[in-house]
Amino acid sequence: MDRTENIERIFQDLRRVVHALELYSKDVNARFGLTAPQLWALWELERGGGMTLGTLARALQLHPSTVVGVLDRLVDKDLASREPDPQDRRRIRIRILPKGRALLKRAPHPAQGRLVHGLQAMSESQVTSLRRALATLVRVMEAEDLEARFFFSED
Amino acid sequence: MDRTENIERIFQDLRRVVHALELYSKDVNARFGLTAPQLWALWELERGGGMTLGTLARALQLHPSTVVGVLDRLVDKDLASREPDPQDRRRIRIRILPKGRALLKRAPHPAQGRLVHGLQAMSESQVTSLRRALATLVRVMEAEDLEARFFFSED
DNA sequence: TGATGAATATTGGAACACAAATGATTTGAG
DNA sequence: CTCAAATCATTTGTGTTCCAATATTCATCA
Repeated sequence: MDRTENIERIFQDLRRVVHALELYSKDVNARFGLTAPQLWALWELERGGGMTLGTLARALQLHPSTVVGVLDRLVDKDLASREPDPQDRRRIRIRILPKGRALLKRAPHPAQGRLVHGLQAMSESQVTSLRRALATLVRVMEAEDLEARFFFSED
Repeated sequence: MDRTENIERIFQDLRRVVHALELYSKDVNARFGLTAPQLWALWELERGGGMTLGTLARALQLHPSTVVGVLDRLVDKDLASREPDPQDRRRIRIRILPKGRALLKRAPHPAQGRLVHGLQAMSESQVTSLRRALATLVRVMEAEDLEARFFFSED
């Protein structure tokens, strides 16, 4: 198999992994009434204690405006709360509520599920080589992203 | 590094790869006026000749209802056309238009771009091991997906 | 002090993605 | 041949994601 073909398949497979993750999110939603991003946000809230929207967004690696919507839905379901921060009134204090904590106990580990099962079915050395290869890939892709942003800002 | 940590990092890295692909889609959009899914669809239309919406959806591995919107935008831009199929009037015939063909010549290879550059910066053996690991992962995840669907349909 | 600038959350707009329901058409079984 | 079932594209509704623009609040420094 030549290099081009390798790349072609990797691309297809990445797409399928993403696709499987999305389908998993739908399954979770059907069983627990909240999607994978919502579940993940809840999990970060449990881990991180009281957070602001900004810190939550950074923890999730999402744009703040995205997290607003996710949080809206968590609050609607009484799984989390939004309170004004008395110290800094630009901020809000986000907290997980008892109902959210209870849900976390019976829900799968956030956003993993099927992926974790997939990885667990692989040999230790395969998992390690996947991790190494992905890490390299991410490093190069993110470096390119910086270059691109620099390039465009120079217009 | 233990297994759990490996899995955790793989998950994070996959997320970052997906994120980089999304940002890449925005870049493409800024430069060529169409997003990565649109570009990819156009590329499939060039490859596949006259297609129906269903075959295009299968080629893109997307839900038909998703492709309706993507195609709408391509037609709006005069890059593709929608015609009724005289043989089977349930179907439509989708074709790439000259303007779409011209755009494909100067646009990057669909949906790849940054990912391809990333992979090209890696050694041959790393690319191969990544491909193998991803293929295994996909196989297991999609097998689980089938099981889940079976499980839910048995309710 | 008082104005300017930075930080924070939010809104609005566009695109993508799915499932479920709909309407039109074709196919197939009796 | 006829009517029920399957197929095909689409619409509707929900959710995720980004960016750009906005309002509010805080911090800095002249």
